[in-house]
Amino acid sequence: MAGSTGGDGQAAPTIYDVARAAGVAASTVSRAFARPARVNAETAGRIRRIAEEMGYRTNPLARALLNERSSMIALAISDITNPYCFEIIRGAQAAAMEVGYTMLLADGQESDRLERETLDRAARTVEGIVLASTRMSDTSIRMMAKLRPLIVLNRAVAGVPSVVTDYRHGMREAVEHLHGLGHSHITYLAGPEAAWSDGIRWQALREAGVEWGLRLHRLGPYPPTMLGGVAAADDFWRRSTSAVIAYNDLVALGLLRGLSAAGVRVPQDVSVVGCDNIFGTDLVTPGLTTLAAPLRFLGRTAVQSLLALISGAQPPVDKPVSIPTRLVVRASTDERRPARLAPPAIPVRPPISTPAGTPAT
Amino acid sequence: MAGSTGGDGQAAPTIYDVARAAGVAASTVSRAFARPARVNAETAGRIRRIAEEMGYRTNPLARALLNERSSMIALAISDITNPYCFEIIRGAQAAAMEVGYTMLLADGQESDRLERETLDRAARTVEGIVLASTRMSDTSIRMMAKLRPLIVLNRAVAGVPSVVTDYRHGMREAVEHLHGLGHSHITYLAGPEAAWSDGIRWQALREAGVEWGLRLHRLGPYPPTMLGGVAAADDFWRRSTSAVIAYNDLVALGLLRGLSAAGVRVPQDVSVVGCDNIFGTDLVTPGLTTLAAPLRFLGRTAVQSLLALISGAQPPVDKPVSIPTRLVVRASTDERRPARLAPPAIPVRPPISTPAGTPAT
DNA sequence: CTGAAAGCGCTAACAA
DNA sequence: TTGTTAGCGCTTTCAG
Repeated sequence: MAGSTGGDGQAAPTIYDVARAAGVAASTVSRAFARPARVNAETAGRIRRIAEEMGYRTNPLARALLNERSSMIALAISDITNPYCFEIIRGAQAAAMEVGYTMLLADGQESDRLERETLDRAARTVEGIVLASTRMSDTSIRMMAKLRPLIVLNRAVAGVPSVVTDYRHGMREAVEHLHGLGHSHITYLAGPEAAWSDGIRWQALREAGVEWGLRLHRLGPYPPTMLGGVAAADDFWRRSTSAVIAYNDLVALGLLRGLSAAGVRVPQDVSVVGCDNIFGTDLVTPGLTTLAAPLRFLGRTAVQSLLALISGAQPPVDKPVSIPTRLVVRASTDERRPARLAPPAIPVRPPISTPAGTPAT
Repeated sequence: MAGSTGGDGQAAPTIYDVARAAGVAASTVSRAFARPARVNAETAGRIRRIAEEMGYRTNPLARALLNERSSMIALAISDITNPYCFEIIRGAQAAAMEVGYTMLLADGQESDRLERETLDRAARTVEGIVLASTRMSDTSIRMMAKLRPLIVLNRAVAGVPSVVTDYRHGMREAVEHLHGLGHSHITYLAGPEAAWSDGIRWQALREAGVEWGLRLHRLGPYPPTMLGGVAAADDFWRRSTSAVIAYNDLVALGLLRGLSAAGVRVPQDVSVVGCDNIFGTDLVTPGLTTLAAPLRFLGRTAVQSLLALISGAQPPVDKPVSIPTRLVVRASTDERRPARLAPPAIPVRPPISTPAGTPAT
């Protein structure tokens, strides 16, 4: 048998088919689904039964054409493979599904152009957009926001409602933690300059530094990847402080690898702190102390805000919804050892390998 | 100003607006975009320019209503937070984007019912479906496949075209590797019984065992998560062999953790092999030896097959497209040490802690 | 090469 | 409570 490969069985029944079978008008069928209260209970029941039998499903496209209610939202992500996104996607998806919405995924593949193109195509189809991580400029975002209800995640754009992580408070906690361990100098490994979250983290860090009387250094920017972290290890080598806070966990993970390859021990020689608490941070040895962003909750909150926006709410466009962080302390941070000021005796600095093999403990 | 929060600026221009502005009929505008060859070159140019100026974008919904060509495909995933999925999603998304398709993400959250519901809703909207990891039964899948062009990933369903990983060959390689290290007994930690990939891996493993003269044991099934792996460590304790192959990397990772907590050394006491090569396998210490599935390529291939199917190709429904694996050897496998037969002297087995801050994937 | 008209499946008005 | 009608924005005939 030729295999019923294609998906084209008999045409799907339309609302008219159901109406005919039930001996009512199409609008009645429509009502039976949308506003059962406005239909004779018995009739409604019969219609629903017949529809069920015929395997009728309302065509969302047709509905949307009329209504602008496609029951779809778009989630824009600049790089799907970043573990940072996974939990956000999950949270967003769950929140959307709960209210019968479908999620359309727009991965910009780290390209501003691709991202806008995708979003442009999707914009007409969806009822709203969540920008979860984006390469787009504030201006582009504002234009997008004019087109469709839109929520930005972890970024503040004037005039556009957003949901952000409370890094200010979180960074203070992280610095307090390091201060408590006896560190007096902290190096910050910066992320992409264009990233709003890099700016806010650095700023929060500096404020916290003042508050706790610590000296801050800044290195970078580095790509927000493990490779970026490995490169950072290379630079950090020169002017190392006893504690580092990395732009995000990937960088911190790469840093751990780079330091380990260079024979620097964590936490004995250096304490390392990451950001986000992504998958993998407690897999590595030592486990990474990190400022945990409630990623799933962020995704969920963003979608819920978006849905509110869609149904006409007027969220504050200049006071982002702020979600608290939690400092997850693992083994990568420890008391400052006075001994460390003399760097480990390594005659020739070994080449720092790209993340191929394993970190040699 | 009250903040232009909602996304409702002036209504988007329709094809009629453009037609009027250009002084032609709507059908001409339509043609100017779809079949420029059939329009006077100059007119076509003018129309396109005007359309551009007005910011006209064709409404995909309206087009789809008429055509059934929504330029959307659905990717169904049973659990988005499983790192196994990330690269698949990425590959699929890239392939879709390349040809101007948008991807709709259907996360079933590990529930058969949710998955079908979501898919059911999406089915009408999309041109085709990729089932990347699914809790659905063969029967449900076949029904789905009747409704829409559909490709299954890493699963063989009679009558439905699929793209699978070549575990048969891969497992042979893994066993050969362990055999080469001097292991003579291998324990397989089974995944969910319903999972096609569990069946195929076990079967491939047994065949390879026969071929290389190794004895196989089977433990489980375990949930395909880190927690499952931790639990497996608990059982494995009893009848440990010198080598283990886990259903997937998450289980292997959990196993590493459980063994480490119990004082069993890897690879000195036990060699561990995982499956898939997900993110994190080279983060852990020791690095996990794993049978790498080309996840991104799988996603890409599945989408490409789907697109072919949509355009009327008749792929073989009973011979899945098979993608080769690659054995990634890291530190978790090593020569069998004769000494290990005497288990490490641990008076009281320490409690095996659950992974603390891990996303319970 | 271009225009007019019909209609995809649905729902919101309005009428009965 | 139910039916009738019109039309969402687009494309595809079919005439011109």
